[in-house]
Amino acid sequence: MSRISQLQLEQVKKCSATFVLAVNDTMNVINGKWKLPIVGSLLFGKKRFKELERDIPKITPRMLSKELKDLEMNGIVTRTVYDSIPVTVEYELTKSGESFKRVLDVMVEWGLQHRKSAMGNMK
Amino acid sequence: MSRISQLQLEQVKKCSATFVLAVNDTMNVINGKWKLPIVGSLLFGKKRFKELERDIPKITPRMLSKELKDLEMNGIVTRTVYDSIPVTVEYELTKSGESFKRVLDVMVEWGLQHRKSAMGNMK
DNA sequence: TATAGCACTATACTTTAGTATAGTAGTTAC
DNA sequence: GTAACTACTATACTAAAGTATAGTGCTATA
Repeated sequence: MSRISQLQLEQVKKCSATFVLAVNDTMNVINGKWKLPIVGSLLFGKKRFKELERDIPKITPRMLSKELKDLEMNGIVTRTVYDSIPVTVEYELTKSGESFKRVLDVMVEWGLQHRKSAMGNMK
Repeated sequence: MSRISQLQLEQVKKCSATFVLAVNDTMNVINGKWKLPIVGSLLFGKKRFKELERDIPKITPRMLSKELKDLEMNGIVTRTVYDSIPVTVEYELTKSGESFKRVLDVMVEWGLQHRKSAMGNMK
């Protein structure tokens, strides 16, 4: 009936399950309206809360705070509190966070190509 | 005051605006709960509506129909109606849609690496 | 004393996304 | 005639995501 054995099928299943997990992890960095702008801004260097707020138009402090917590939990961003007066807090990408640039790069690349070929199909 | 000229600043802005558009285009393929599963399934070859429904656990026909329309509009998927009896409809990835595999690949790659380094940080 | 800056939090609300359930219109098989 | 298959659509609902607005506790400056 089938060309592949039961064992092979199990292996394929395990493999694709791992892939799904990996893709989901990636999605956690980019889902929602504000995560990509935040990561994008932090790719230019560490920033304070207010700096990010000014960098990202229309974001509310509630959303910024929420998404930063999320990114911190997912190991994308670190939060450092300095006991200066008043306190300053710095947000910085982790190594994983920085390496996300590679993903962004292919997203840009694909997006540009897709735009080009979509234009081609309209003519 | 600043190290770069006004002209240079304008160029940077234009460039980053293009990048934002490109990334947004990419996001349109992957946002929501069901687009990635659909594209993922179609990467294994063209499928009929019911086949996709069976392939993707828990998806409702409403969502499948909606997301397929969305993907069609965005030039990721083509819809072909055959006037057999009863009608059969086939969904297939466009060239752009197929090339999206590259993006998925780096997403998997990054996700796997991120998982590894996150584990490392826990120990 | 008033105003402003920093780094948020709280509450209430609206909007968007997704679900549940049923139904349409055709054909084929029992 | 009734059940099942295909490819959906319609309506009503819930859940999740995001917004608006105000407020906290601190300090520094005018």
